Amino acid sequence: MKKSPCCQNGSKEKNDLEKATEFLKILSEPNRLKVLCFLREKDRCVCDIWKALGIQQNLASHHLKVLKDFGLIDSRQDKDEGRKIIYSSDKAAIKKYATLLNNFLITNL
Amino acid sequence: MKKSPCCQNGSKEKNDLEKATEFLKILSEPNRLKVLCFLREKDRCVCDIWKALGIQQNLASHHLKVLKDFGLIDSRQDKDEGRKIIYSSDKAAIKKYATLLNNFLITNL
DNA sequence: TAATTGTATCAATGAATGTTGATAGATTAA
DNA sequence: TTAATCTATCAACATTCATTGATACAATTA
Repeated sequence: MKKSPCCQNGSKEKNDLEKATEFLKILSEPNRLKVLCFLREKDRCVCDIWKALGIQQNLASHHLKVLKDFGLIDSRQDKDEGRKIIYSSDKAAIKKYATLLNNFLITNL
Repeated sequence: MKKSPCCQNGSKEKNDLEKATEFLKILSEPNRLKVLCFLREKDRCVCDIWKALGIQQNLASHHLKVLKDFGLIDSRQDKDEGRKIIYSSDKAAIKKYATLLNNFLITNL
């Protein structure tokens, strides 16, 4: 049987399906999807995020790190209040991965 | 602070964000995403699926059950070979959930 | 009938990871 | 300086869940 492009798993480099899977895994955690959606509205500091989500500060930091390491959000130091770290969503990256996913779900192969 | 629509979690009924999260969780398993993509090409019996994916038969059955319970695929008995169960993707359902997800990722709130 | 094929279910296991508490570091205010 | 605020890190715990082996059930074939 001819091998479907959906089922190839031999190549060393990450193929699109693996990238899509990682993206899905990152966002399948409720708090992370909330964070991403929350940041799409506007940039926020950590304390705004964990209070809005009703979770602990350290837990928010953890999820933010996961999102940032994957490249879906960025962070910077607040210019006025240097203690605060401002997080922002990387809309281009999000769109890139969302499009990649849609290729597997909607778009014709 | 006014509560963001991203962070509401009080209502009993499942809101869109919860539905999107479930959808993401279902697909964040590599074999399940492969199955869904594989079934988009054409309807297949279980034995075609587990052989193409290189996984055990019972594991394929398990993942198919998860996908079916969530409503992303359907199943029917093969008309010619009654032993076989043919699975098919529910393209409308997939599109519905993909659109729902895009509302959180891409579309303006 | 008995044997084979195709599929589903069950219990057990192991790995991954979300969550918590404690704590450290950096910045600002008193 | 001292205290308070904001964020990140670490270890430990708890839970979820993918995977495996065994087995049961249904349909077909010999």
